[in-house]
This record gives sequence, structure tokens and C-alpha cells, in this order.
Amino acid sequence: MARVTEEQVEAVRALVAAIPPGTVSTYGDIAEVAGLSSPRIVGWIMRTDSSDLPWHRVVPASGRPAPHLATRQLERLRAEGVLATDGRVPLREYRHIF
DNA sequence: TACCTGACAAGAG
DNA sequence: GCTCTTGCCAGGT
Repeated sequence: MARVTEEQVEAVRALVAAIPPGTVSTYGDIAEVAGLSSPRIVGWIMRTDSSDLPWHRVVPASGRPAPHLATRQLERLRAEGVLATDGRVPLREYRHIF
């Protein structure tokens, strides 16, 4: 049943926590590094296990977060120096490579 | 039990 | 650039 092991979840949380302030990463990158078969699992982990992780540093590959989160997320990122243009984060500039 | 939903990605048109 | 479709996983109704 649990195709996602506890270690994978911990890996995701560790990776998110390891993203330096002022930079961002994508769901796809985190899923790949953590060994997950789908980026959606990262979103699931964030939604259910959401602790004090810097979840705002994780954005879709398009750089455009979901509308209901974009406001808070972009606001937090801006406070860290990540400037979003037209509601979109320029990943080319701020993307953190693990 | 079955279907829908959700912090997504990648490819095709 | 955009939208649509498919694959992926777990939880809720």
C-alpha cells in the first residue's frame, strides 16, 4: 500500500528545508532527488505533513504557483529577495540545484 | 468499493 | 506563450 516509504517523506522534508533563502526549487526536482515517482507526492507531503518547512520555496516548473497560494507564497519569497515578475518566479534566476 | 480531488510534470497540438 | 491529456500517489466522500 504505502509505496512511499517514510524515508522518502523524510528526504523530501530534508530537501525542502535545505533550500537556501533567496532561492527556489521545483516539485519535479525534489521528487526526482527524493526518489519519488511522481511530483504530485511532494505536493501531498506538503499538504498533509506541512510543518514549519519553507514550502514557499517550492514552486511548479512553470514558476507560476496555484492562484490561492500565489499571494502568500510570492509574498514570502519577495521577503527573501526572490522577486516574482507578473506572478511568475523566474526559475532561471533563482532555481536551486541540489 | 468507486470516483473525485489536489501545493504537479511533460508532451502534443 | 496557451490548453488538453496522461501518469502518478494518497486521502476524502
